[in-house]
Amino acid sequence: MTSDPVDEILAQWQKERPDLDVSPMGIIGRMTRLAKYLKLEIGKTFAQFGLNPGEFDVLATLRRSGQPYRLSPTELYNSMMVSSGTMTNRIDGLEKAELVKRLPDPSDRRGTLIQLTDKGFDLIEKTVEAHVVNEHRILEALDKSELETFTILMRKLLISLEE
Amino acid sequence: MTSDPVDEILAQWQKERPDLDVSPMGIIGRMTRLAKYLKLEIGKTFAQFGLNPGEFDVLATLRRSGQPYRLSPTELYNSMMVSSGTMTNRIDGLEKAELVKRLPDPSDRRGTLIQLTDKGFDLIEKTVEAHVVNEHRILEALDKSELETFTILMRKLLISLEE
DNA sequence: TAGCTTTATCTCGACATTAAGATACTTAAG
DNA sequence: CTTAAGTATCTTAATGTCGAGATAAAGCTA
Repeated sequence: MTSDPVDEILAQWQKERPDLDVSPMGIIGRMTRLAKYLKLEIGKTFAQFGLNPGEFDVLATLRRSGQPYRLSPTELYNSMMVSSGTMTNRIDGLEKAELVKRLPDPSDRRGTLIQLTDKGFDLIEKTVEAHVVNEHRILEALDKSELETFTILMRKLLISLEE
Repeated sequence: MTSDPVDEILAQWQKERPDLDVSPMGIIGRMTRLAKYLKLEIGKTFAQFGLNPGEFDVLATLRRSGQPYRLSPTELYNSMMVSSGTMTNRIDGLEKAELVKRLPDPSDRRGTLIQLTDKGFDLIEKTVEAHVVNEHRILEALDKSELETFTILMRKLLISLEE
C-alpha cells in the first residue's frame, strides 16, 4: 500500500505516544487535507469566472432553488453554514457586480429577497457547467463503486454529526 | 437509505439541470461539509486548552517530531499547508504565551528554530490526549471496517491530488 | 391593545489568512 | 574573491469571516 503524508504523521505519533490510539487522526486529518486541496482546485474554476467559492455558493443556491431564483438572506446563510454578517458581505459584492439584486419581501417588511439577475443566471449557468466537468476530473482517481462506497460512508458520518 | 442535506441539493440540481451529471458534487459537497463540522467539533476541545486549531497544529507538529521538539518555521508551514506569514503570526502568538520560543539556527544565520517550551510540552501533551478521545467519539458512528475502507479511499484520492 | 419576545437584516470591530515584497544571509559559478 | 541567484523569515495591505450588538418589524400573550 502506497502511503500518503498522513501516514507519516501517524507513524510519528505512534513512535512518540505508543500509549495513544491515534487512528482517528488518520480519518480526520485526511478529511481536512482533502477539503483544503479540493477547495483550492475547485476555486481555480470559479476564479476563471470571476467568483470566489463563497460567491459561487450563493449564486448556485439561488439557481438550484428553481424559479423565480429568489431566496431570503436567512435561507441562504442557513443553507451554507455561515453567519449573517458573512452573507451580507457576499450579497453586497454580488449586488455590486449586478449578479443579484435585493428586493423588499412583500409579506414581511423586515425581510429582503435576493434575486438572481439575468446576468447572474447566465454566469452561474456557465460556471456550474465548467465546475461539474472539473469535479469529474478531480475524482478520476476513484471508480464508480469506490465513489458509491465513499458517498455512503460520508453520508453516514454527516448524519451523525448533524444530530 | 436515510438522506442528508447533500442529497437534497443533488435532487434540486437533478430537477433544474437534468442534463448535467452532478454526482461529483455529492462527494465534494459532503467532504466540504464534513470538514467544516469536524473543525467545529474539534475546535471545542482545543478551546478548552486555550488554543485554536492553527496553534494546536503547530504545537502538535513540534511534539510529534520528537526530541528536541524543534523545527524551523519553513518546516512547520510546509507541513501544514499555510503561508509563511501565517506561520509567523502563529509563532508570535505561541511565543507570547510562552508555549514555544525562537532560537537562532546555529548552522544558518538566516534561520530560526522553533522550540517547544516545557510549558508548551505539557499543554500539548494534555491537549492531544483530550483530542484523541474526542476524535474517537466523533467517529463512533462508523465501525472498524468502515473506518478502514474510508481511510483507503481518502488515501487514494489524496495521493492523486498531491501528484 | 400593550408589552414582551422573537425574528430578519445589517453594522462594526477583531481576527486569521494570504500574496507580494523587503531584508538578510547562503550558495554556486566564474 | 566577487557576483548572481536562491533561501529563510518577517512585514504589510487586502480579504473574508465571525460574533456581538443595533434597528425595525412581527408575533405572541394576557
